[in-house]
Amino acid sequence: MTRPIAISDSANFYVSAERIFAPTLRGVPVIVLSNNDGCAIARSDEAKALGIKMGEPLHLIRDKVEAHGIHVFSSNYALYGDISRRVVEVYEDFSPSVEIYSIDECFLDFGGLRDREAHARALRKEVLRRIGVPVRVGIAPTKTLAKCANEIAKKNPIFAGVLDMMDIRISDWLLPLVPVADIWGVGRKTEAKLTAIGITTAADLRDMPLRQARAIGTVVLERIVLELQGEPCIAFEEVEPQRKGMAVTRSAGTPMADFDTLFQAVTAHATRAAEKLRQHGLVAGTITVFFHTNRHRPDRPQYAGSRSTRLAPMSSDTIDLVAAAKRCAKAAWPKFGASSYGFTKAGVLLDDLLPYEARPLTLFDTLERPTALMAALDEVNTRFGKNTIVLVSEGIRRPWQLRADHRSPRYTTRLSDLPVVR
DNA sequence: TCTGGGGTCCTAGGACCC
DNA sequence: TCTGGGGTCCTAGGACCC
Repeated sequence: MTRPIAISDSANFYVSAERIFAPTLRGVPVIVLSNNDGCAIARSDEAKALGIKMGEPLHLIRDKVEAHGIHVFSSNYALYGDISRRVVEVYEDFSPSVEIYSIDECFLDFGGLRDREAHARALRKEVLRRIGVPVRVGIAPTKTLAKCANEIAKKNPIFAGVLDMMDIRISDWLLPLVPVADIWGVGRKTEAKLTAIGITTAADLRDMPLRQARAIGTVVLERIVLELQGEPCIAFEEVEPQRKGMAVTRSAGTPMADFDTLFQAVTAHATRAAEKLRQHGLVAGTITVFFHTNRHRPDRPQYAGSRSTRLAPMSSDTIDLVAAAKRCAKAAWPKFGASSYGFTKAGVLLDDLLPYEARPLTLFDTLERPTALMAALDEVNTRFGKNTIVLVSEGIRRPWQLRADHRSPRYTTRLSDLPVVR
């Protein structure tokens, strides 16, 4: 028999994380906003019941928020990241092999267990007891089927958060009830194509001819069909694969109208990107800078600029990256009429990443800036707080900085954010 | 008028995920 | 007035090579 794979995911993870520190918000509608307080990206069950959609802009649901007293949080990634790490620690007590799939989902090796369902229920109980967030578990011979089981458990309270679909009779019974759009890897476009030829459920898709699946959705869809049949095509990856690229992109709080302001934002993004590289022990070979106007306002003049350049030698040095980013930003800046544009988003992308030790050395390698400088910078900014030391080209006023009017305290990662009890 | 065949590598864009 | 951010994988087509 194929080895059982479980997927455990947290219900409305960001909302659940906020509720750990605000227990009075259990049972009441809560949403968490995207960066810049733009859209609702997590909703409690109560908020979903009020018709708040995933990704809905806050300014379109303001009335609803006020009428129903929906509690609103800005996103607090420092908190969610830390809670996520703690949840994974519990998972590791329940499985010899854990693959972190996203901030709120892990695949677990559930092989060799006498009673998988009891094990999953014990895991749920322990995560709730130690961390305080509810999770759901789906178990199946393949990742795609496990995701299906998880989805079914999510939608049907009768399963009480755990569904084991290792038995083929269970999936034969349940897959006809799963809409094709709910399958992992089937998005809007593929759903439309499948519906057009009468394939509307997971069971229909499972029974589709492989050749036809490939013709409609390339090998990606063909693999999904095989996975639904119980044949594993998507490997369990316990060790994190070497990542290929890295991005830091942000909307601006207020539109950026001149080069200096844009370059301040680009400096901040490149600085953050360099920090992330160093945290991961990587260097980058290519940097791209992009920026564009507000695409939701076609009535206004539109411009999108983007430029890439090689980093030679490959680097994770803030000063190198900012210098290269400046060249890109200048090259991409509009040649005329610049003052008529308001740039609302800018970003820095890094590609061709390699571990620092594996970077190709150049003839002039010994002339490179010593890494001690960046190490000192990181240490100061860790010990005394973000942005204690920045490049001056980042500016002081930061007019591009985004909004976060409803951010909760970083309870688990900032001592100074803890409430003082007298 | 006629003008090979087969391979690799790279990139841009599409689709999808959370 | 106000619409997120950070990833992955796949394919087609062009450039280039012999």
